[in-house]
Amino acid sequence: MSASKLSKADIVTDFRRAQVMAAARERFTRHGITGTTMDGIAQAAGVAKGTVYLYYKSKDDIFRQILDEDLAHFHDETVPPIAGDGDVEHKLRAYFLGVLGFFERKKDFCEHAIFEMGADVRKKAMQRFEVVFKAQVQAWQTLLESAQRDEAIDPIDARATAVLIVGAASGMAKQRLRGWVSGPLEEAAAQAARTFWKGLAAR
Amino acid sequence: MSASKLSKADIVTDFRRAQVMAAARERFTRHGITGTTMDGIAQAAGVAKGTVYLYYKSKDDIFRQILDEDLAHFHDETVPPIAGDGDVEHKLRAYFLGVLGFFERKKDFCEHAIFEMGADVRKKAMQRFEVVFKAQVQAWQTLLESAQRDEAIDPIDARATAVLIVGAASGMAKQRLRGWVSGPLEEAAAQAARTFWKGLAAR
Amino acid sequence: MSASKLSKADIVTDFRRAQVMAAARERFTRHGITGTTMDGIAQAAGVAKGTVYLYYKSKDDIFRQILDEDLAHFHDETVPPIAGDGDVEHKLRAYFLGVLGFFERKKDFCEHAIFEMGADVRKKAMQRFEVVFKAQVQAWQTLLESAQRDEAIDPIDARATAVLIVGAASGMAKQRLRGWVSGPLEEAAAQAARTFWKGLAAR
Amino acid sequence: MSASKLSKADIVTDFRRAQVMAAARERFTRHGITGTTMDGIAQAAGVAKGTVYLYYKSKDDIFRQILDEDLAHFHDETVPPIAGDGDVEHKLRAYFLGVLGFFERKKDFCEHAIFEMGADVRKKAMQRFEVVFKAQVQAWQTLLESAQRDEAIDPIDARATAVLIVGAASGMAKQRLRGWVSGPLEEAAAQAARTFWKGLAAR
DNA sequence: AATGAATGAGGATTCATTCAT
DNA sequence: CATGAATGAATCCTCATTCAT
Repeated sequence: MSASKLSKADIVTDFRRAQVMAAARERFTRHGITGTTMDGIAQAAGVAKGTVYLYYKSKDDIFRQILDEDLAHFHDETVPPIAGDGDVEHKLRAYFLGVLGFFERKKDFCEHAIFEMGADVRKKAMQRFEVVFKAQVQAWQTLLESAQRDEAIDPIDARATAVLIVGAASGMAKQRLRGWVSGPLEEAAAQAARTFWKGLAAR
Repeated sequence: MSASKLSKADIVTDFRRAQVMAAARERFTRHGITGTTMDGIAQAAGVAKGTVYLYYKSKDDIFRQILDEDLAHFHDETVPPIAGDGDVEHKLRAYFLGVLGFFERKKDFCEHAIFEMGADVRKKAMQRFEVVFKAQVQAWQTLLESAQRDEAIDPIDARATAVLIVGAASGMAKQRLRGWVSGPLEEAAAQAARTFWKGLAAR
Repeated sequence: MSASKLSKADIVTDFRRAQVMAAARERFTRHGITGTTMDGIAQAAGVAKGTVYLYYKSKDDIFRQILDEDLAHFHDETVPPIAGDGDVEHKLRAYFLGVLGFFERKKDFCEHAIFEMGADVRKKAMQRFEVVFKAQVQAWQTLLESAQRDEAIDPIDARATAVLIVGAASGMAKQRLRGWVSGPLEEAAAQAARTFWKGLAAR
Repeated sequence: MSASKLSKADIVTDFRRAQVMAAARERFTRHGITGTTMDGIAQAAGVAKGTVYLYYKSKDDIFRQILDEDLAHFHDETVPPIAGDGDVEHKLRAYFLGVLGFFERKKDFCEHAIFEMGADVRKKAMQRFEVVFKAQVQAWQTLLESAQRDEAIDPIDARATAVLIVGAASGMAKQRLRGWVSGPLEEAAAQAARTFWKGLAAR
């Protein structure tokens, strides 16, 4: 009952917020941050300009919230798999799949998200992005060190290799984002995992 | 003679163009595309705003020309080494070094350069970028196919692997660009080359 | 009976009106006319924005009614004493006390009230203010003329002197309003009355 | 010659600044601060909106500069006369004339100037106004104390009387500003001076 | 060629007012 | 009666581009 108390007002509110956010995501995606106007967002959301401000403080606020939401997903889809169970090659594949899949879905938004915006805003956004990337690197480093102790892989610079893996994943994702490369995600991930695994595995 | 006839005027012209371009590059780098104003460029170049328009049609024009110039360098520093002489591991190292080095130098500019700008402008810019990346991919694919024929490397999907290599290079470059990773370029390139080589080489 | 029939509804209505007016007065006082928002008033009154519009037609309407109320008080506290019984010096003191006291109480509100607002609104507001000031001037003029006939004071331009007195009172009030001057009201009033009386009294 | 170096550019600049300031003064006067739009100022000045911003940073900036200019004049026209040569009655007349004359000329602008604007801006503006008023009060206080020592005037509270004089002057000015009172300035000043002088002078 | 004053379209944000519930 | 979500006109300010000197 107390739950239903929220319903009428809050459901509408949640709906509007989502509606505006979706519209904003679409506009940011198509036109970039600077190229997106509040008018455009409002229009895309099918509400008046003022209405957008009922749900978000500013254009930056909208942007930040979209970014936060997406980054949380990005983290959850890419970091846990590294630390989970299974052999390294599997994890490599799962990881590549996670990264490629994420960008595949968020596609163009991230493109702008990551790079556009005033130096100040970007700095903060980048810091949040960095957190996720560093988490990935750290997870790989830990795994690689452990695998070395088990002699599952040859002695290597675990840190540098972790960076290489994470870099490769995001680099591939970018290429796909741009549409420069196509083909099934799974194959790309499997291929990358295979090559890396062979490059790492103890003979 | 007719060449020298141009000199006085043309030398000044070339000088001004370079002067403005350098200033613009610096501003784009520090403030991003949107954040850069024609006033800022003019000021940094030490000329009047109107003067900038004597040499470039518009802000976008400046940007495009900087991009073109840089992309030409990018191509020249990364594609020929792949096709040149030497064994694959050497080429891998040379290639990684080329990519990382390029972004190291152009650093922040590329950051904005590549990603900021209206969808329209970006589309064109991206197409130009794509050309270079595809040239890299193509060069690698050709090399890998040749190496497979020579049985220097295991049978693989040459195309997918080429993409992987190019993606890895640009991914690593991005990480360094962001400052998330540091250390000498040479080591990073060598490490990546080693891992890839081991992942590719015939047993 | 018909009167009591109204009561339930009307008491609530009166209560709401007063509640909103009090809140509005507080906001106008603290933030000025322009700086006061209907949201702010509603919030301060503890009602919804729409409710405010049930009792007042517009922001200006609220303002005008507050002003009217205050001006009525201003009139009642300053004009009757001039015409009442007693000698001129006493009346001077009473008058100064009335003016200073009024502004002391309404303090900041008047500050905005009197001066902020679009030329149109102000014109009307000023006209109402003018009525009170003119009543004060008129009362003084009448008194001074009568006193001259009684030879209680020297021959003077009664009109000009009335203006002088009223001007002095409001000028002093303004200084106190601004906090540029402090000290007990009574002393200030007495001092002013003394000086004026000496300036007027027949030798 | 170095002076003429300024001429072309600087004279135009000065002209524009003055042109814009005059237009702004006119708009502020007629519509109040809030009621004045940059569009309106630009239009009144006969220039484009952007041009206004070439000469003033913001609407507040324009306002502040007008205020500063006027306050400087206000000070210069009212304070020195008090401290100058001559007897007290003459000074009273000169002072009243100065105050009334100033407001007569600046008329409505001051009306808004003094009272409208966000609490924050007003605070600062008021402080500047306060400085002038306090200078006037101080000058009168000094003069009155000196006159008492000379036994030219009866013993009084010099401070309170100074406040009374300054208050009377500004109060009268306000009444005239509002158009509630008319007639020649000189007479009003003379009348006020006479009354005050009689109220102060030693018998 | 060089200048920089002038322009004005464009965009973010605020807030009085309305109206469906 | 009461509500508060929705509206959109209104406003300040920026900056790419033009053009007279």
